[in-house]
Amino acid sequence: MRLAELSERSGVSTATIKYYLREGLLAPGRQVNATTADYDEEHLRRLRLVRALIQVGRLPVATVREVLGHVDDESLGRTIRMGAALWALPQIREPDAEDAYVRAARDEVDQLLDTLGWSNAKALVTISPAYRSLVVAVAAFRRLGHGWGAERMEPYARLMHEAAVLDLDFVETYPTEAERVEIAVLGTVLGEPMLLALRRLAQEEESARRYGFE
Amino acid sequence: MRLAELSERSGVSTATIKYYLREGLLAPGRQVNATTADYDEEHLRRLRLVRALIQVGRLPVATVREVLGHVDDESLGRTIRMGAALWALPQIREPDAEDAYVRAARDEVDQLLDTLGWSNAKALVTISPAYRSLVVAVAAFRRLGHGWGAERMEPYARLMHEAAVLDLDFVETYPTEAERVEIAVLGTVLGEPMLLALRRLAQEEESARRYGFE
DNA sequence: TCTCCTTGGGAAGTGACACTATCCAACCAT
DNA sequence: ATGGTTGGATAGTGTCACTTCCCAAGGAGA
Repeated sequence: MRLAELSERSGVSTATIKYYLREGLLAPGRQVNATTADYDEEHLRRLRLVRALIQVGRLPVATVREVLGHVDDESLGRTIRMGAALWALPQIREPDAEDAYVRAARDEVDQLLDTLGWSNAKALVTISPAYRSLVVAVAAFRRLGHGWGAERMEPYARLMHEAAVLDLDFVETYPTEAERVEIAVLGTVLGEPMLLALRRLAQEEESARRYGFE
Repeated sequence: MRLAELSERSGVSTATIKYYLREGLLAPGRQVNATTADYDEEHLRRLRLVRALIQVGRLPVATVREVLGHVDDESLGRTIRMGAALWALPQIREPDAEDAYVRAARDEVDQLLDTLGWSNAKALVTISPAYRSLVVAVAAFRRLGHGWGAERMEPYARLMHEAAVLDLDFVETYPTEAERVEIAVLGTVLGEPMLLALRRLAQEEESARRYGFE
């Protein structure tokens, strides 16, 4: 199909598709002649994935390029490939300086991991972006002087572990490694707004149960 | 304290504080004379809250202004005040058009709410931003052709309901309404990156348990 | 008193980002 | 042959969160 048809079937303007092509988010089509390029179903699929990551997942274009690079990299082993793709996803920005709150938060999070028995996660402490994000979040709570420390996070951590088990069970239903990496990225990126929306809906439900609509 | 001291104690530059004052995120200090204004501990507290919402919670400045307006509005009743503050928080953008995927997703979500027995949430369906966010997320999954529909969300929804119960239990530990609204906003905004970081850590932990570090 | 530094305030500029409008030459249908 | 369409490149747009610059008014030391 030509660019115009790709645009029509995906709902993305031709100008934006051209922009994605330039940015390397989409492989160029097969060049038929100087003014015609041919795109196939795989291009359409990839374009929809890019759109979902950018619009629903709010990923910056540069991040999408990096993530897709890992997803496509067949030279990597299973764990490395998935880890690279997931670790490229955006997290909270690093703390500006190593202030007292951040150091204290790090200790709290370490203790939480011990309590939970997450020994594998502890081994990744120095490199995992998720660990650093958690430290930043705990430090932010502490800075505001509220009692929202790591000790209160333990039940939440157990809930999220249950979620992670569901995530991985689903990923395992896909046969090939490429599909698994892609679905893991999708599940993480699109699953996040879904989880947060479910949480807010659940808050509204529970709040109405306790206090009615007064 | 003067602007310079407020800046030093909060770690926010004077230029940025002046910007927040202009934007109405921070009440002006008590004007001592033409070149001096006096700020108190409450200003410092509010400034730290604004910073946390913007930097950790990634809220746009305009949204922070709106949310704080609701937090401060003593004329509203309990439920309305908290609802207004939480509903002002950013969600996924609205779908451009009412395409087939969105309509199908709406049906799926409605059915999910029935299955869960969330009758109160169903009553809010027409106005709750969380409901619309959920519909957008489901539609995005369906558009990509993966089997991630609402039926697979039920266990996640139950987990998030448990989280919501924890949230509300904690909010109830605060005595005044103003504090409760503020902690609800904080718990929602700062709790989201925390939950997501915990989920990713849990995924890493579970993945290492299943497959090791190969 | 006279200088010199600091202060609060406002206007304008910056840099990042995701597009989007405009051109242009090559093609294709009539 | 001719008028509209295509792909490709370049430059511009709008938004946003700051940040820089400038000014006049204080205040403090000589």
